[in-house]
Amino acid sequence: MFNTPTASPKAQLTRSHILSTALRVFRERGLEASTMRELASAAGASLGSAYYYFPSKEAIIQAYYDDVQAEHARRVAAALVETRLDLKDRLGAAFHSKLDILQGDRKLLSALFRYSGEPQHPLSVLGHGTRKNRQQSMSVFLTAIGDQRLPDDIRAILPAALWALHMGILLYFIYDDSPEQQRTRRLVDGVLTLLVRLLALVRLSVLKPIRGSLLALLQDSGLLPEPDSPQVLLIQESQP
Amino acid sequence: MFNTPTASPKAQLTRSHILSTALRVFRERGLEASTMRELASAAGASLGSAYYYFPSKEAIIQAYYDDVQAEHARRVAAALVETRLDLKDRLGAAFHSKLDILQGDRKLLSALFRYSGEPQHPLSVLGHGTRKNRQQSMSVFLTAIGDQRLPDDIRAILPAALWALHMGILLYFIYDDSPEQQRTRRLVDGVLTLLVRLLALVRLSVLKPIRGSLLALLQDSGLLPEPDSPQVLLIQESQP
DNA sequence: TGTATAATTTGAACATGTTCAATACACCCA
DNA sequence: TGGGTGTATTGAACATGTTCAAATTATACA
Repeated sequence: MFNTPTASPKAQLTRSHILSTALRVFRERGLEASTMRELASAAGASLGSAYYYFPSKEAIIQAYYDDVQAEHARRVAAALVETRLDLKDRLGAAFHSKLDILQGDRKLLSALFRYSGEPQHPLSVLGHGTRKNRQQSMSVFLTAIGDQRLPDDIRAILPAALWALHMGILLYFIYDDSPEQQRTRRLVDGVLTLLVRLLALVRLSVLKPIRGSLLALLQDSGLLPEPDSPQVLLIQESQP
Repeated sequence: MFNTPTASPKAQLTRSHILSTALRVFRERGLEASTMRELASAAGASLGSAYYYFPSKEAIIQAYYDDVQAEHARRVAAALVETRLDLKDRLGAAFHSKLDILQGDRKLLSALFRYSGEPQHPLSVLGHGTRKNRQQSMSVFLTAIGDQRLPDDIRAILPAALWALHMGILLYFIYDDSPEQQRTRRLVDGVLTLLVRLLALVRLSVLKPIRGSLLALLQDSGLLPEPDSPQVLLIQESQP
């Protein structure tokens, strides 16, 4: 809204100032404990002004998450300039860099899941309003997959599967009270090791028919984004 | 609180009257649109009285979900008296009966996912406060598995895996706008067909080592309930 | 420069979930 | 029957997210 190039530089500045102080307050006091009035006055703005730049309190957190995503894309791209990495390391870079970014902000993360059960809500992680985010996130994973030699059906499934896996990992991360969330790190490594082994096995002829059925099932269910065009995510309309 | 046998019969009655009228209002007007004041007066009670029986608005929905769970257990038990059903049919009964119960109430379902990202919240689907619910739900799936011949590691994983799958299906169900959510029904059938085929293949020697790693990983991550004793769910404390 | 139009800022007002102290009621027992 | 104890009920008061009409400030253009 005000982070687009069309907005005045001043407005962009105000917006980002409100955003950054809000994040500081959130980190200090927690999400619930920080009131919109506090956020506004901490930024030296009025309540109404805060609402001029952000349609809701949750929207502030969503804006934070947009930034996280951009930073994630940057970091993964940076990690992938090293071309000698194998698939596991590339995926590891994708997962771990996300966790690195979010490390101190697990509280902020909780808000992301709040509307996951509400299809109509603009901030639902699975809804229309966040489609762009999912696409971007999947394209990061696609980048990590790179030109790895993989069967076509696996290739079709993998980005969405990795995105779903990554959401699950984030949930685990939120609930992980081990020191510095080392447990989540180990889980990521374990899952990826397993995944890579599975991808090697998946070429076996005994597994071929299952693979086919799986792809068909996911496609029929609309759980895969469309092949090339702007990816549509999660439950697509039934065919007319 | 007041549905325990220790509460006076009158209190239990009042509580269940408030609950049932609240559900009617929720169904008519939606969750957000129904205010606590409306719910109370629709039940002929005062606002304070509603709060005497339910600690929060969400708690009313949670109470509904408790009832759903009890009904689910009943229906699955009833379906399983027919002993000639194979695994797929038994699991199908478990999944479909759940959907049958929830068919008209997808709006109510959304609330269940609202706190999934908040470990401390009593109503988090993944948190401490709902552990009992998860245990019950898993034991329903365990019942459906029955004495099916299965490797031990698979047996250890399956209830939790089915619970997780079922949560995913519920999400799909909420987002499914096909007529009468037929799409979700097809997804269930497809997934179960695939699962049963996979369970047959899993005995192959090529897959054995992967199976072992998977079990170890899930155990290390605390994602499996403990073997027999009162099941602890999702991320358990790290070992001392 | 002066004015019109748009962008931004403001805080009062509102809606609603929740709390709580005060009150009424019911039941038990001497 | 009367009184006492715990149960149940009440609605006013509160906190906070959100809305909005009005006021202010910036920008564009003649």
